[in-house]
Amino acid sequence: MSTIRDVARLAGVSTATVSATLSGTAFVSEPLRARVREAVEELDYSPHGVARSLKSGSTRLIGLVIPDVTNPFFTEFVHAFGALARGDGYSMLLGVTGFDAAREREAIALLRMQRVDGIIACPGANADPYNESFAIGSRPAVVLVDNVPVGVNVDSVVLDNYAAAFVATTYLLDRGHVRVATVTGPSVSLPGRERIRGFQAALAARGIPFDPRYVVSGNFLEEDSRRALGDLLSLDPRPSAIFAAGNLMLVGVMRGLHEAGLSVPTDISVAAVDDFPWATAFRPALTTVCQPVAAMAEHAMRLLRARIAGDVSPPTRIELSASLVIRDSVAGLPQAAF
Amino acid sequence: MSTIRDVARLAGVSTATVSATLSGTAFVSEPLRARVREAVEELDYSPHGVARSLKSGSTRLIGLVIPDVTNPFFTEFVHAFGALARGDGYSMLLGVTGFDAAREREAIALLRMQRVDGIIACPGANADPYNESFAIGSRPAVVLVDNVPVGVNVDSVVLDNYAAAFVATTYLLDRGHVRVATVTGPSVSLPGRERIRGFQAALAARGIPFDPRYVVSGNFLEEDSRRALGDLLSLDPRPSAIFAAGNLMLVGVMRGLHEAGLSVPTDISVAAVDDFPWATAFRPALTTVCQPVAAMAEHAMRLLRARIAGDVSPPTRIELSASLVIRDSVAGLPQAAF
DNA sequence: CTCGGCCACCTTATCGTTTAGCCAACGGCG
DNA sequence: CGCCGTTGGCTAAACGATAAGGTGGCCGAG
Repeated sequence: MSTIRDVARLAGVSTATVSATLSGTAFVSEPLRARVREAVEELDYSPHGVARSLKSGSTRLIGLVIPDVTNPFFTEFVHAFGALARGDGYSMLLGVTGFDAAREREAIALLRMQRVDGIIACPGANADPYNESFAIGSRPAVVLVDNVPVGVNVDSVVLDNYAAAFVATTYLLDRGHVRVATVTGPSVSLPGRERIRGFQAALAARGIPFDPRYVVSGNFLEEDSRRALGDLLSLDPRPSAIFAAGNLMLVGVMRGLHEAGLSVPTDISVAAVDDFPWATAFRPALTTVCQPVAAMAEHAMRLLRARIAGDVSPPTRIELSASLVIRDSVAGLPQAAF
Repeated sequence: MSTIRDVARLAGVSTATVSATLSGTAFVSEPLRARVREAVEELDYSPHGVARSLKSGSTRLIGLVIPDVTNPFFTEFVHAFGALARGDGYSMLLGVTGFDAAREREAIALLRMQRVDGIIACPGANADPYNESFAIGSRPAVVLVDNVPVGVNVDSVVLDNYAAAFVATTYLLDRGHVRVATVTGPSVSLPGRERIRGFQAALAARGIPFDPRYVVSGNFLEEDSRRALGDLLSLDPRPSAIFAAGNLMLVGVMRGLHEAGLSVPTDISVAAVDDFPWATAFRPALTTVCQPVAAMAEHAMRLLRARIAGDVSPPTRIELSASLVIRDSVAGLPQAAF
């Protein structure tokens, strides 16, 4: 692999001239520029990014930390954010933590060592990996997305989870359902907490008494949700509608319902927060509340850019609202059901 | 941010001693090691990975280049490969190219500049970005996965696409179907080419004449496939079974069939290569041929490790076989249909 | 005619590590 | 008692690029 000195030698100029030609930071006469370009071509020279980073103090690297790539929400986020990062000339370092605090800590430590310019993190649940070394002025800059542990004081971009759950639940109530149950995520996580809160608030707004047996935890996981659904179905009276507080939990619920021989929406209605690409591939197509993933990525990138540029103003919290996508998984109940 | 010199000063030792303590490359007496550790703790010192890479000549970075994260095959591959890379102490730089040769070239150039230790690439179609600068001895090491453009002479890991298509098609024939059509990918890509070949070979093995009208291109894309399906359905006689040569194309076919009011498998049967997580969520659950994604990732990592370590033996081509997963989207035809 | 300024380029210190090479002290052995 | 190998740590030279500062040559102005 050839260095800038080889190029300089071949072109008969100094390394500074090569550097200036390549980066355009200083004026270089046309003949020299031509010779430099020729030498670069000849040697197939590629600047040593590592050396450049060391000297310049910027790696043009952004770390993206997520719990699970295969979860459609995060897949979509990687997709959206990747495009934005590329557009800004950043490369993306992907860390997958599997909802494990230790791995999260490791990932963060590694990114710190790599001297990435910024980190976008979607915390699993625990605040542990974050509350220590993250503050507004510190490097690398951090923006939290989706889940924000309590006590972590940096920029964040989240869904208005409360409203999302409220809207979904209210839609079920509007269609005449009264016995509405929910499969929720763990309440240590912000979305888990807020979505339960939104669910309960929607019931309360209609004066429907809250029955704790109608709330089971699916841990944001498909398999756990399928199991938890069993408890719900064995209840008497059985719920006529289920609100799933996350996409994977929705899939688990649908699977469990199918196994139980119940058909949607004839026997039981289903709605959820978190849309995903193949919600329309299900039969019936699933009614969900859709997160504005692209907008979340854009806000995250914008906040991060500002921090990287040196902004030290107090943390911003961006809360985006979701939109209800009505499909075919919720049936209307006759008024008699009231 | 504190440097190794700060640590050395605080601990009252030389930088070499700090380095030796941290990396364990040389023996350091217990008292000094303790003082070093203490100083590291005190200063919250994190080694400067960039400087380390510059000096050591290794970045512990692997670039992963894929056309599309949201395609379940690649999502799964990112997931599997990410875990392996992490296990080997590598970080993963993700580049998404959108099947665009120019972006592919850019991604490769960027990774070369970043001086990644190795690259795992899933080429979109074209050989352009690869055939130039990639050869066995060159850096970074490269392993191609999924699609291998002709004329590129490096290690590769691919599915036995021919056999996969053959198996899926033969399954349809076994169930009594004769008018079997296919929605294929572009034949510039290896999987596209080979899967058509396998499809045709399966027909030929049964002495069924090949009708070119029964082959339409879905470009590996959902939307294109949905449209292409229209041509197939307007044929007379209409095919009784469809072989989709990729997961997204399968989804497009299912969507198109649903829109046309055709029910699967009663009116028409469907099989495909490329399994995906929610193939079981469809009604009916989809019969597919499943790629051994985890094994592919393992082989790719193994080959790459060897090349990084300096192996210069001739390129290896690993071809893994797929397995038929029988679900509910294929109906048996009465013998009368023969 | 001379001098200052600017243009176009070169020289060189620097980023933070690693590591080869060096040195002092110490102990064993002839 | 002197020699030498070993042990444990230090000094300093890279790694490859950037950019601050330096240097001729040339031109215009006084």
